[in-house]
Amino acid sequence: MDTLPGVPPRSADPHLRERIINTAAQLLATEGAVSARRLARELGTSTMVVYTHFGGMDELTRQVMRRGFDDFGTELDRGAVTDDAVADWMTYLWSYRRFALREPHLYAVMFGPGLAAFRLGDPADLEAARSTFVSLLRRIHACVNAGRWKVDDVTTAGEAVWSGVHGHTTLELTGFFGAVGRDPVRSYSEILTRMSIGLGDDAQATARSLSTARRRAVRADRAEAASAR
Amino acid sequence: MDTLPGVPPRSADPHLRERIINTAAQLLATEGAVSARRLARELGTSTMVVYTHFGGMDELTRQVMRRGFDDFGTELDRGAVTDDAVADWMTYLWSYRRFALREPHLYAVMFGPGLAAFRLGDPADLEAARSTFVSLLRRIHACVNAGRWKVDDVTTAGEAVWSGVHGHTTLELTGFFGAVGRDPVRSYSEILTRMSIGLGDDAQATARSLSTARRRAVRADRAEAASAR
DNA sequence: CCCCCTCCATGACAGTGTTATGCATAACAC
DNA sequence: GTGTTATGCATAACACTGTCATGGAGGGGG
Repeated sequence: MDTLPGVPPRSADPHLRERIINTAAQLLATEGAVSARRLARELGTSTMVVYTHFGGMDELTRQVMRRGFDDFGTELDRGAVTDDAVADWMTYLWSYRRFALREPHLYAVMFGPGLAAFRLGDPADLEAARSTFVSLLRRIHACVNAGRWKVDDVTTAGEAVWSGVHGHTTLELTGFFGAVGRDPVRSYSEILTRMSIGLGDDAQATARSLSTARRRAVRADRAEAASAR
Repeated sequence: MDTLPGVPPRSADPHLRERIINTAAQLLATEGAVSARRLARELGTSTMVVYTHFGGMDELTRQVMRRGFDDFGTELDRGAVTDDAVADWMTYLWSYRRFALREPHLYAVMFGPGLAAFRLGDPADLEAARSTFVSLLRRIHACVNAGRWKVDDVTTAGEAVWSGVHGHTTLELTGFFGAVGRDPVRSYSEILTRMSIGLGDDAQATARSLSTARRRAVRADRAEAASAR
């Protein structure tokens, strides 16, 4: 903690900046909160490093968010593109939920008050957040191209879809479904189903795609649980 | 601020408890946050009153939430019941959005981390929150009874609807739509439309109901703006 | 009258983000 | 090698938060 006099006080670690972000992200994930003092204690430094490198906790939080959006985007884009565009779209959204459940605090920061902070942030940060939305729009476009959906404005449809999955996710993260003894998977399936039908798909075709996507999601859940072990 | 010696220190105001809740709700609405010291300054008391009457800020916040849910429920139930059940359902959800936009901080507390606090709270508080949800289920039931929708599990459908409107509301409250230059009304209309169709309604009938509900919503918005003046 | 008991003000403690000060080292100039 | 500048970080403080131990002042019951 306190360096003895004469001991060189840690000469300008060039990776300190990265270490701060990593440690902050880890503290957010494991403890659900990150304070300047807790962070300094973990790093073995003083709280001053946050201010020389980031100017304050807000900017550091935004850097953690930025990294979160990058990871979120790459994880969502891992889903394969098959001949069942609606199933691919559903798989994408099951991955969305999986990420949020695995990183609840990060998700809360990313899509909570943080979104407002992004509004004032530099365009690069805004772009990081929007790229995941654009990725969703691509999946929707595929459903339209496949003739399953009839959508005039893809962006508006994307906003509606996003509202649905985001709303469900925040409710599930607060423990709502557990509190009232309801099944979140069933509720989430209902959103996907009604949305797909509402966007023009046939009810039976949607049901088949849901089965396909659900199978993939269960497999991905198992893979994640196995890798966590 | 500081009472002179000899002045009776305000003998056991029986309405103090109510005043605390009222002032806390007002501070939340006007300043977006309520701290014990800010509250005490506003009341002309010390911070101790919060602890003798509520045991802490958490319980006080829950009381404000409870009142919020009550107001929310009565306001939502003001919507008339006509022969167009889908339009009534949409009107209900336009009222939902209107309340959230008028009381953004209260909404954030009610449906943010507060929902988790309700899980551990007494059943009376949980009931206050659920009663607004039950009110939504009634509207859905009316659509089914009118033959517009085909729903096997009304509760699951209600969860899906709630996820959609709640997700949109939280996104709109963070300023997302304004930041990216999109129209929140159009996005909200899309959610209502796709959901209604997805639940079994005819596309044209849904469009007509949306027009009806939107007309009512605009009128209600004007009435609110007029009463605020 | 006296005692008790409830209510609340005072002041303190631990926590938060933030910042002015100062010092030790690194980098640079000659 | 020496002198100078600049950078990075520790120290300690300020203002703020929720919380609570202490104590006093007043009302109600015996």
